[in-house]
Amino acid sequence: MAGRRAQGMEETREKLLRAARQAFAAKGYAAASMDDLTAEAGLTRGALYHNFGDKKGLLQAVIDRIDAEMAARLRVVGERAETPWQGLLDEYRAYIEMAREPEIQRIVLLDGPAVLGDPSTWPSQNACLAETTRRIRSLVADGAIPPVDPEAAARLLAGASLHAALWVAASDAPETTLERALDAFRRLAEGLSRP
Amino acid sequence: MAGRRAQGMEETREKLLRAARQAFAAKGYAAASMDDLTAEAGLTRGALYHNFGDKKGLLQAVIDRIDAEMAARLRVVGERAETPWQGLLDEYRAYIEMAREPEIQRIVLLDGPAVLGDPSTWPSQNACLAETTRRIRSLVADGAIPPVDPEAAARLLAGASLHAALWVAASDAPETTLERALDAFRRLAEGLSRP
DNA sequence: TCCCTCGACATACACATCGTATGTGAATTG
DNA sequence: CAATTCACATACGATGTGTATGTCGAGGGA
Repeated sequence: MAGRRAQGMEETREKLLRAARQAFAAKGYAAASMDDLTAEAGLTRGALYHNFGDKKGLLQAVIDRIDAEMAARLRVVGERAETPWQGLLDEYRAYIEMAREPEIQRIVLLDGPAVLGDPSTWPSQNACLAETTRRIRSLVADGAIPPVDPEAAARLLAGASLHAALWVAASDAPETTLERALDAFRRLAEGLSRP
Repeated sequence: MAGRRAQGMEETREKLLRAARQAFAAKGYAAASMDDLTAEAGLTRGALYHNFGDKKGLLQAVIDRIDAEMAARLRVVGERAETPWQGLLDEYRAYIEMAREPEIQRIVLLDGPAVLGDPSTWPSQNACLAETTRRIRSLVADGAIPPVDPEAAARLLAGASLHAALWVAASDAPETTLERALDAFRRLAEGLSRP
């Protein structure tokens, strides 16, 4: 009742995911050919359609993977901070810096929403967003900041971070621009910590 | 030295822009066929490639048009307010509400960045963003709010608004969600008005 | 007036790509 | 040991983009 090999299947999925991730990042979703990326993985489109359904399914799988990785990185950053509030700020700084990575920016932030629709409707439910929402909720619960809708705040801050990252990435002087963005971001975030 | 008719050219462009706008909004950029939308306008792809170069050029033209309309609407809203600060808040509220319109959301906010790259690199230079940047700059100049980098602030708030709009649009209870988003947005914006 | 060029648009073609339908060989099961 | 099933490959049809070429009407010079 099993296929050619027991662990071969998982390995095939991995190879396809790796190839797709690289192709999508390098050329963008639309310009990435499924023939090319499967060949790169030493397979054909047959394996791809069998494992992921269609091109959108593959993109979804790639995004789920990246999103999980991002959430894990954020969690580490947040827990390393001295205070919960500083943890939140650190997380967003990390988010902005991560969003500058071409792979994340191109696949998750640009092509993802265009192809799959708004992230809030994704099955992965944006692990990354869930992480920051959780953190804001606990800040409110601890009385560290005045009451605020955690999900709403997390979404808006995510949007601000994302745009900041795109701006920084497209800038001529990324370092300077990053500082400008982070300063402005702190100002906005402080709106949450005040009554 | 002119073509078939003197004003025919401009009219052709208009017809194509209208058809493209509708097709892009209804089906999304990728799924919109140039054969179909030109036929809808009573023309062929020949006219399209002659006037706009390629499919991306057409999208750019459509976005420029919509962006200009949005900026004009924002300006009206901002000028109607009692105080400059309230004008800014009103502008963003209007922005969030506009971004719920499927035409704007699909074309400008989702497909635009994916196809043309980050908006800050667009030739239209985002008239809409320029408008809010200008307004923040004048608030700072008047001493109404503490010094802040106007462009950075405008970009972050635009990102927050945009995400808020996507969230609201994808929500089951848009009215409720809109209020949650606007509340959170006010909290963030107030970060700018405090030292 | 006549002809020639030029520009706006239409038509025809070459090429790429996606999704599906079908084929194949190995491994499991009874 | 035969039959089934699963993982993947191959073959095919449909669609869509971009380009190369054709056409027709409108001025400008002789």
